[in-house]
Amino acid sequence: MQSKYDLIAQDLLSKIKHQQYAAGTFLPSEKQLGDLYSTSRETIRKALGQLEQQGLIQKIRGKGSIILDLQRLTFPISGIESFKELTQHQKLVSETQVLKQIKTMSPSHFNGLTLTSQPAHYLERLRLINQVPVILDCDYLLSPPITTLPKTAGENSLYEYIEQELGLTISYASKVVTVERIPEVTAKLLGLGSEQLAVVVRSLVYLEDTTLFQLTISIHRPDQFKFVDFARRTKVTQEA
Amino acid sequence: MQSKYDLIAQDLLSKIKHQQYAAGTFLPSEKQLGDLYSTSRETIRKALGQLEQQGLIQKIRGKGSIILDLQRLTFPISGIESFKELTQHQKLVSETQVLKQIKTMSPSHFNGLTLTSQPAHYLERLRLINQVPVILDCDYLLSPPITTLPKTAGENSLYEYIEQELGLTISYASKVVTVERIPEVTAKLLGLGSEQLAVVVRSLVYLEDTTLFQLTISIHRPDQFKFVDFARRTKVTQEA
DNA sequence: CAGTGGTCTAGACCACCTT
DNA sequence: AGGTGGTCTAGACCACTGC
Repeated sequence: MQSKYDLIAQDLLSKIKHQQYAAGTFLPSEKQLGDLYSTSRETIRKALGQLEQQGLIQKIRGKGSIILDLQRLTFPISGIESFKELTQHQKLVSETQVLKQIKTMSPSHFNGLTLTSQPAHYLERLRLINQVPVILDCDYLLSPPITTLPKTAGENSLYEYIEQELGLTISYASKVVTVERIPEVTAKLLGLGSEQLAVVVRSLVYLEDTTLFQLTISIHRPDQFKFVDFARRTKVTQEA
Repeated sequence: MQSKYDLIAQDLLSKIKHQQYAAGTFLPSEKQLGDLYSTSRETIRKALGQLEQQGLIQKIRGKGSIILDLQRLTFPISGIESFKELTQHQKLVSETQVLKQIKTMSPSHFNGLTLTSQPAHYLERLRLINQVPVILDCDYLLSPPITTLPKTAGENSLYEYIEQELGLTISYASKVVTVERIPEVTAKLLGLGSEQLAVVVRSLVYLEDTTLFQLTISIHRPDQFKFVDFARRTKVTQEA
C-alpha cells in the first residue's frame, strides 16, 4: 500500500518534472504544503525527506526547500535497478540474449565472504544496447527462495518475475566494483580486442527478511561503462 | 549541534561494533529503546532510520530490527569522504604530494554540463598508499567561496580546512565514474605501463546553500580501484 | 519581528508476525 | 491476543533567515 507521504512525494516529483515547480526556486513551505495536502507537517517532512535523499531538493534552514537541477544527468545507476528498468527510463533500444540457464551449486566464496554453497539457478545473459554488447551478467539465484525459474523470466525482467510472480520483496544489496583482466572468451563476447580490462560489479542481493537470494557478477565493457551517483555527506562519525 | 537521535544512533552504532548487540540478533524493540533512552518512539525511529540507511540494520515489520553483517567489507567509499578520512578509517599508510597549486579559471564544461567559468584555485595532488601511487586528484576550488587556500590545506586535509577553518558545510555531490584512456604523462605518474586505461571519477561538490564550490577529476589506477557500495531498492516510480 | 526548517513529544490506529 | 514496526496527528520549542 502507498502511504500518504509516498503519494505526496510522487506528486511533488511529477510537478517538478513537469516544471510546475522550476529548478532554482523554492517549494511552498512545509506549513503551506501541509494545508495544500490537508496533512500534518511531519508527514510533509517525510515526503520532502525522500526528495532530498534522491537529490531533487535541498532543504535550507530558515529559508525553505530549493529545487536542484542535477537530474539532467542523474539517471541514478546507483541503487538497485534491473537492466530492464534502467534501459526503459533512458529509452534505449535494448536486447537480452540468454546464453546459459542451468541448475548448479552457488559458489562458496564471493566478495571475500565465505558463504554456504547451496542449490541455485545459474543464468548467463548478454546485454546489448543499440545492438552493441555492453554487459555480461552471470547470476546465481538461490533456491530457496527461487525454486522455479521459467525460461521467459530471464529473457524479460528477472526482477519483475521475482517481485510480481513470486511476491517477494527485494530490499538491499552490497556491491563491489573493480577493474579486472578478464578471460579472452569473455572479452570476445563483449567485442573487446586485445585489451582485456573490464569493469566487474559483484553484488549480493537480499530480500526484506534478510534472506540472500542473488549473487551477480556483472562484466561491463569499459568504454561503455558509466556510473552516475548522487551522494550526501554523512555526519555519522564512524570512529574506531 | 548533535540531536538526540544522532546521539542515540551513534551509541547504537558503537554497541553494534563492540558486539554488545551481535549480528543476526534483534535490537530491543522501539518501545523498549524509547524507555532505555527516555525518549519518544518517533525519536528512536529517526535513529534507527539512520542505521537502516547505512545498511547496519534491517527493520522487519511485526518482528523487529535485525543487525546485519555486511560491514566486514563495507567501508563505504560511496558517499562524500575525503582521502584522509578514507585512509584513516581503514588504517592505511598514506601520503599526499602536492604537484601543483595555482590560480586559474574553472572549466566551463564538466560532466556534460555548461558552467560559468570563474576564478579558482587549481590543485593537483598525487595520492600514495603504502608508497604506491594510486590516485591523481585534480581540483578546482571556486572563489568565492574558497578565497584563500593555504599551502598546508592541500597537504593535510582539504575538507578539514573547508569545514573547520572556513566554517562551511559540505552537503552533497554528483559524480560520474567512467573508464578512460589517459595521457601518457598521467599514466607515468601513476606508474602505469603501456596500458593507459584508468578509472576517472568526476565530481561536482556543493555546500548546504547549494553553492557549487569544487570540481574534481580523480584518476585511479585501475588495479587499485575498488568501490564498495550499499544500496536499497527504491520504490519511487520515476515514470515518464 | 515573522517565517522557515529541525527536533521532540504523547498519543492514536493500522498491518503484520508470533503464540 | 499481544508484540512488533509503519503511519499519522496536533502541538510544542528551538535555531536560523530575512526584513
